[in-house]
Amino acid sequence: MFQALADPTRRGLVDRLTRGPATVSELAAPLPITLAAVVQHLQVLEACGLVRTEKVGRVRSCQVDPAGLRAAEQWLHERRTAWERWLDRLAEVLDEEGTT
Amino acid sequence: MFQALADPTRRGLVDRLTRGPATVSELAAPLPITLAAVVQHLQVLEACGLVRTEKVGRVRSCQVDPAGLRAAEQWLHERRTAWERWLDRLAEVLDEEGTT
DNA sequence: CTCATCGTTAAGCACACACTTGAGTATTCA
DNA sequence: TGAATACTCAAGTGTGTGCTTAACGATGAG
Repeated sequence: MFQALADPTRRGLVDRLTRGPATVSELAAPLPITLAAVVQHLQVLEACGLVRTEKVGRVRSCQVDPAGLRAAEQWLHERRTAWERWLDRLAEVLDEEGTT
Repeated sequence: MFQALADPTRRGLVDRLTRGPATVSELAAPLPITLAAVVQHLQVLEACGLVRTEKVGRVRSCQVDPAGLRAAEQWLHERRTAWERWLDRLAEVLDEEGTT
């Protein structure tokens, strides 16, 4: 999941898709890479639940899956708040020692 | 930054550090890899602002930098909410069409 | 001073990853 | 039906990444 977001091209694709759904060709058009490469990136994004795609006729339309983003967001949030709680506890202990 | 979080070992290090600061040796102890490898991971984490370290004597102590985690968290949050706003606008338009 | 401890650095290796090319499939349109 | 469109798939290539080993530097203990 973070593996998927590690690549700047894939983050760009996610970014583009948050501004509305798009087809594979539309996603590939502004990029300096092959359409095949874009398809591979989309496979990675879909495999880890960041993007959902659906094929209608010969066109595949793609959109963001907010659940995926939320999962990554939550991981970071948990770690960050856990550490901030640790700092708070530390402050408490220091206060006690100061007043003792 | 997401690049740094892409590696499971590095996510493990962050996870460990959220439970309190630790030295390089302490971080390396439970891991099946060399101390040198851990040092390299820490360099990556520090370079992108996820971890802060300080050398006291011959011991280096490491702790999480919450600002780094918050930055990544925010990127995801912005993308997710942007997409959810898009969905809301879509719902509005559909409602209007339905009532027209 | 000597020696163990804790970390640092460099070199090298194996594998993974992003990308391309080229050929192929399925769908739409004239 | 024939041609164009919109992907899809497989194979190959070059670069990056994670890891190890090995040699080294710096600090603290006896």
